Amino acid sequence: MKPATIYDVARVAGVSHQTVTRYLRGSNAVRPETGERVAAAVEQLDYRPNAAARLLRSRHSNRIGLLADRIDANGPGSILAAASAFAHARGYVLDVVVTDGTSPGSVVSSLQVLTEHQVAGIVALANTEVVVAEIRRQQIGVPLVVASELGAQGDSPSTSELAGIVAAEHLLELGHRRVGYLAGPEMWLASQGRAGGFSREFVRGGGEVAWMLHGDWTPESGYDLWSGLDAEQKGITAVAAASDSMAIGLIAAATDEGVDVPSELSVIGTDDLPEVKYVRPSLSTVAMDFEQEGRVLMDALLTSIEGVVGVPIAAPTAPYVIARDSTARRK
Amino acid sequence: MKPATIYDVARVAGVSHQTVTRYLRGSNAVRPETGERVAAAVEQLDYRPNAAARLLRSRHSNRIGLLADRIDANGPGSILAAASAFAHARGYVLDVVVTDGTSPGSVVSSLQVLTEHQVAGIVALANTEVVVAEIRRQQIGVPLVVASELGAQGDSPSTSELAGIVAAEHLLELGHRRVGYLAGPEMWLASQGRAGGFSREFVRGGGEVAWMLHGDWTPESGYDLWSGLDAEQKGITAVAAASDSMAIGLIAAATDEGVDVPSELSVIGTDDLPEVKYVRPSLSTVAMDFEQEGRVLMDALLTSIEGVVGVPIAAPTAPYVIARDSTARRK
DNA sequence: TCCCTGCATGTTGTCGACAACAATGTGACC
DNA sequence: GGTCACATTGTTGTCGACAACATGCAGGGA
Repeated sequence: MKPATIYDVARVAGVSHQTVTRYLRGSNAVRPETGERVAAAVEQLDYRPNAAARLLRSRHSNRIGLLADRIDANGPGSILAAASAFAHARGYVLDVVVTDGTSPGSVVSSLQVLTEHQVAGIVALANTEVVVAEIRRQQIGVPLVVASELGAQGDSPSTSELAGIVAAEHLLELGHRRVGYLAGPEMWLASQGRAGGFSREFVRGGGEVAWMLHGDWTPESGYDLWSGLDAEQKGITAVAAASDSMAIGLIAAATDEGVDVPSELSVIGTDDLPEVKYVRPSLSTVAMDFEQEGRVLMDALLTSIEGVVGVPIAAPTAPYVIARDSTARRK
Repeated sequence: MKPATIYDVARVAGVSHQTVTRYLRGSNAVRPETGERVAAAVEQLDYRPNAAARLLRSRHSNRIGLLADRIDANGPGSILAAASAFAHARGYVLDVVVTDGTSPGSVVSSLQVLTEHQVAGIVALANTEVVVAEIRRQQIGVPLVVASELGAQGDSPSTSELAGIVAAEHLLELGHRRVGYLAGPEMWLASQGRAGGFSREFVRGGGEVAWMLHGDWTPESGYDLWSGLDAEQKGITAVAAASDSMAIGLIAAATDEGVDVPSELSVIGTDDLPEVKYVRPSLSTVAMDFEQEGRVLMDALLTSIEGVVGVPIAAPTAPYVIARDSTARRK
């Protein structure tokens, strides 16, 4: 029971195979009644074009490679979901390859796999500078969009930086002047962006970042980092964390020591995980629209593949603060 | 700068293109010195096989279709990440299509896209019975593995059921006899499994499930459902929830009403989100190994594609209870 | 010496689609 | 009526790999 080909369709419809192609691609002229005969044959045979044959001849693939590590995390997962839906709507399929983000060799082999599969373009959700550099070094010959670099054109700050900036504004407004910053891993671009945006803005607003420490996004790291601080370091009035997870861990550590949040210590996270509204105290946080980010990424890539500007997609919405109970005015 | 083909390699190596193929496929005899010449040519030209041409002729693709909705959620995300890594290690690439799980039409079109792309097999992370039925109805002609059905062969309970069962055991051990159950959406298979496993086991152990209500996995739904209970319904001593998110929402609602967790109400969740160890009270929960689930899925599919039994993968680890502070012995 | 066998390698055909070019028919216009 | 332009349809070639068949050459046995 082999699938039908255009030749089968042509035979049933009583036309040449080329007429079938013309009808299917919709471009060149086919007489309406001829078209109807072809349509009937397609229907009858349940014809589906063979993507491999089409690709071999025309070299136009409709597959997009997506390179990522850690798609199980909140942000990347949402981005992926949105990107896939967007690609699907435009007739593309996503080839997802999850790399071991720590080894450049893994990135190289993943890129090779994707190019062998003739992807029309590649979206890289690269988390670290090393990976980005490795990707750039490869000559892949197809359009490439790197997530972390998007939106950072020219002088305008990236989404990550904006996330840091609004967190700083929030703490400044509440009167905090001496704070700590709990960053993500040093190598992560998102982490660098948020940390950089925060400290620049906080200092610009007249505050002092007493310390900046790097966790690994997990609540464990937030807990341990707070526990390891000395008395002087704990003498701040607020902490901003680069992820809600770390913020929750830090709050747990502080609470375990008898430090009250928010009366003695304000804490703001980043990500707006669905749960953090319901933990107690509910967590103030910086929300971002990851799905929009995914759509923007795909739109940028498809535009560069197809060479035409499609229906323009709105720019990524700016991150914004959701003030809840874990941050309070400095006493 | 077109990529090299086997003909280019053959010319450089001074052999016929067929010899190149033979060397590359490694099967038929090629004299060692001939092989070396070919290898050198491959290296020099940076030759990469054209997957489309290979597929067109041989009909053996090394792409796996993955159909999913809601990959941004915790479980599916982890499953996807592990499945992708596993597939990659075995030389396959994952084509990911995210469907709108609520509409059968979307499922049909997604399946069509995948079959057009000549995937060698399909993994479906289908959440609802409707979607599973729709998938089964399609004649796709390639091996298919549906996540929710895995491990439920014969009499042995599925992973979802086991998750419900161990939660029931935990509450029974703590002396609870009259409890509520906060299930996921009625249509979700994982939800049905967990709920069914829980109530069967709890009743079998001499307890009574006073009510069973359906949320939508979100903390909001947990909060709202508890708030909407009448006094009699609140007269239970424990609640089991089908997700940690709903459990957290429910705890927030109870706490807001002045009900103390765990002294007046024990709550156990499901999933073991990384954060729930650090919320206060820390959440007792049922942990599952989603990544192993992803590996098992891929292994099952690849086995059925390749027809041979590979290195056997351990069965999914059974879900187990992590007892923390949100559950206590019944007073 | 001759023929047969088996190994190593070369030649031609094929997968299914699209591209380029060729051929037919129709009506308009002179 | 003849010519031309255009609309419509058909024929042949091509993409890059693998498959099937064909060839050449060496060694072994008669």
